Amino acid sequence: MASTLTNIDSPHDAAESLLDAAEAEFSENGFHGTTTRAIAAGAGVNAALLHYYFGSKEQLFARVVERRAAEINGRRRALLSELLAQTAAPTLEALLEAFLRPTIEFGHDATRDGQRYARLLVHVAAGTDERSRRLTAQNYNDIAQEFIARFVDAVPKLEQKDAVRGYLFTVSIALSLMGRTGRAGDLSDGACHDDDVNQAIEEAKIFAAAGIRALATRRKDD
Amino acid sequence: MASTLTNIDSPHDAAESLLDAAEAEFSENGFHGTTTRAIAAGAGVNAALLHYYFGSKEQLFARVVERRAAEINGRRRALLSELLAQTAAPTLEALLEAFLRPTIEFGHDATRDGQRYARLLVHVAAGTDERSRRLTAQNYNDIAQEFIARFVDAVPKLEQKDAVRGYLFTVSIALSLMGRTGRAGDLSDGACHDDDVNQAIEEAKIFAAAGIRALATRRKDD
DNA sequence: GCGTTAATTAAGCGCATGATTAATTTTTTC
DNA sequence: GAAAAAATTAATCATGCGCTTAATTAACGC
Repeated sequence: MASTLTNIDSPHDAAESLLDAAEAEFSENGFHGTTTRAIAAGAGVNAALLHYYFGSKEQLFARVVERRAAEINGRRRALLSELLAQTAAPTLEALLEAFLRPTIEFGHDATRDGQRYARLLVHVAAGTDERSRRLTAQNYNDIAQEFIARFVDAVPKLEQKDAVRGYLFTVSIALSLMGRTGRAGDLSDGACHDDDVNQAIEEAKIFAAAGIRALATRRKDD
Repeated sequence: MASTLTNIDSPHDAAESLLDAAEAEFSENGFHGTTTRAIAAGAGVNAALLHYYFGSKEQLFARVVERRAAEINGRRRALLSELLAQTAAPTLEALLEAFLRPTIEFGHDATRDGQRYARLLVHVAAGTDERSRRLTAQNYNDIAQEFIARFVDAVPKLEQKDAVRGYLFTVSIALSLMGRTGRAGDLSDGACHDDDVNQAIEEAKIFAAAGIRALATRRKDD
């Protein structure tokens, strides 16, 4: 039985099936809560192939994170390039749009993949353990520096350290939208929810832009 | 079966040692990454006592979270009461102070294992898994509703759903400060760090207050 | 076709896991 | 001070873990 259910047309080989299944499992149960056997079963693949292709559970996890980070950051850079082609001095709102839309939009993707990526990202970006910190730095420090520099250019009186703080706050509110745990609905009897992508992005932009500007204009005499 | 009569007023050394050791282990490695044996070893106690006192690893985890949540939310309510005794209509900044200071301050307190509590809180409050969502709702929904109601009172034109969103964003930026992963220092060559408690609280207040006010005053005709 | 390599498989190794048991020590109670 | 209850112990269970191995099958260059 060469191929059971996987169509031969799509380049969905064992390694990619493992990546997909790993993303699903890791995003639901975290690194330690996920077993290599569950990943292999989810991929419909022999358990030994996981180590054959990726060496270890640890390396597979890193690959899963890298794959999506490259995709998202690529889209961020594309939007940023478009923006800079239009105007040499984009507004803070436009920068936040380019930064936030790829993640939040992808996280709200109707296909189950979006939700999986979103929760995996929350797991890694919010995690305080050594592995999460390492992967976050490796995959997101460059893009962070690019946008932080643009924030400084776009907002008068915004110092570097305030731009860093504002960036980190912005990331954290984006993560809170991407988790989609239903807590907003719980706290508002359904009046506030996370279903509308554009509204979510808009709210994050409004909040983050006002916050960053406030960091720039606060009194500096303390 | 489970210790029905073991009321916790008596100085149960072993039980409390287990709670402390569990907090340390869980905060460092998460639920799945922590072993009951490591907890028992950290507490200097026989491994079977964990199940004797708490029934299961799961219930112990819940107790660890509850213990600190009760402490923090108690301090929040005390500060809120003080505030309301002074003025019937406190400002948003004053409300944010009462809400943020207990957590952020406790998270920065090295002498009381604040770092451990902080990371445990990040783990639970940012987690998207079912256990994290359940514990967050159980331990923080009441305090959330109390402050959300005050936000609505304090900010003109702030609708309930925007207050909920603003509250959740505020929590997320507080969590990003509490994790203390050192990322701020990495991104700024040390210029931006998480060491100064009062500065951290101030930055969170400035950012959150501006963000919430911006949510209230945005055009509602879209 | 053959030889070589890559891909895949079933089986299992060594060990750690959460939890349980039954026996023993300590504490409480009267 | 003995009986009862609570606390603590060592030993162990059944299971699942990440990972490895050795053998088998499929793919490819020539």
